[in-house]
Amino acid sequence: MWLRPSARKGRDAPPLSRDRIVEEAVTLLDAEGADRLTMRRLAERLGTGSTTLYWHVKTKDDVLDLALDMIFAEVLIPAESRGWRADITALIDGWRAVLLRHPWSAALLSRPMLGPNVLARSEFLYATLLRAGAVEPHLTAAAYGLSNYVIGSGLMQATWPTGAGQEARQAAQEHLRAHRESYPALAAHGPHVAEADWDTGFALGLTWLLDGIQAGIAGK
Amino acid sequence: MWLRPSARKGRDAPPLSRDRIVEEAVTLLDAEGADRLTMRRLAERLGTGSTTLYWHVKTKDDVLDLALDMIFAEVLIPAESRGWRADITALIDGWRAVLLRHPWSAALLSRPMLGPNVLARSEFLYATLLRAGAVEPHLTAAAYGLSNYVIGSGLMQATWPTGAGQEARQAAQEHLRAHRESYPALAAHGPHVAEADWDTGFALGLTWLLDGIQAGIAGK
DNA sequence: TCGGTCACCGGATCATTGATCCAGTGACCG
DNA sequence: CGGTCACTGGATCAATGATCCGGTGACCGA
Repeated sequence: MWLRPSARKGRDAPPLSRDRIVEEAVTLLDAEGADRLTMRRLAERLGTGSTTLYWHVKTKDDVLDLALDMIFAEVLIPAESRGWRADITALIDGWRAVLLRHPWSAALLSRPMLGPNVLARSEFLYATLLRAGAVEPHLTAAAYGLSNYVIGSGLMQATWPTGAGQEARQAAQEHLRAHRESYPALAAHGPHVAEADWDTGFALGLTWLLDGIQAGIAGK
Repeated sequence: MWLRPSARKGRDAPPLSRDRIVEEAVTLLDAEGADRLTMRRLAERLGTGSTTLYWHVKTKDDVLDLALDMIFAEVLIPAESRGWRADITALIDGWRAVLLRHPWSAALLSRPMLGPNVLARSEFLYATLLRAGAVEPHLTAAAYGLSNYVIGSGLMQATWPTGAGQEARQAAQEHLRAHRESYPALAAHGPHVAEADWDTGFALGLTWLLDGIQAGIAGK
């Protein structure tokens, strides 16, 4: 009784808020991946009981949605314009970097992304394309093409077991080599060969898309 | 005792095999979505105990991996060539159609796809590009660009609450309209406006990618 | 100063689910 | 005919998302 802790549980825990929960969720996701995130583990890290989290958040999915939106804040929106191609390239590159920095996000991409940060990036994309002179149907096609391309790339690369999943990666290569005669082209030129060139490949594809968009604008 | 069922449980159940399990898993996924798939429910549909499934399959994830690979068998690989652009277009369009026909697949795209059906399609893609004359780094960029583009598109469109999720879709539109002043370009030209033109947009983006690939081949 | 409200917290508990233990069971073989 | 072996499933376990309900203390108006 005399020694009853004056403040909260932890040493200096700031007073638990929705933001703090999401923040901790992101670091937990970064550290251990999507399937290791449970409400109990999250609560423990925050120095509270798992029940308490439900006061600030309705369901676990909410935490995931919020975490997903939070990392999109890291994608910085070009302040001053250097031309639409440069602006869009910067945005898309930043977007991709975030997806790769938080590989768990790939698994969450299948839920509707309507958070403010995501919307702000989409807004910038649309606005830039409009300013560049894009009109329908090229406008929508451009916006979607670019988004889909980044998302697909991020998903693909985050999925592919590089770095961390050494044994899984080994297994995959082994798998391909074992079926070499079934997939000759794949075995000879597949992802495991030119493995480090994700960046080059991504940049090339992006160029193609931008060229197509530019041609569409000019030709209109 | 006298009336002991001669065959198995159900009327005419064929003798439960891994294939039958996966097949039923796909129809269950099609009918109710990814989160309604549990081993118990799956077993019940098959007229067996849930335990039995584990004799044919190691984990639930195996079922998901197998189901994902199974639907890729629906993507038909062009038998005789009509030129590399046409061939690739056919493959990619088929691929996209499958992703949209089985929306649950979007959520599973984040796991490594190494099943035979997936690999066979990748093989065809690489082989076609090689035959068209693509060389590195354009080869990898092309293969990845195309794959990423379909995957992203499928994910995006399957995610976006169309048709089925009426209320969710309404909510999303409402959400955008409510923040109209924050996202002017998005509100004016966003996805909810030109909503039906997924196909056109997809085709346009695909054209851009193919044009870029073609230019890369020619210029080499 | 006092009583009460209310934002916030958490132990106990429930239902669901993936997975395993172990005891069958019957077809087939030598 | 005895035994092996592919196959089945009831009971059970541990983990997890979520809820019930009883605290607790800061603050506020009287």
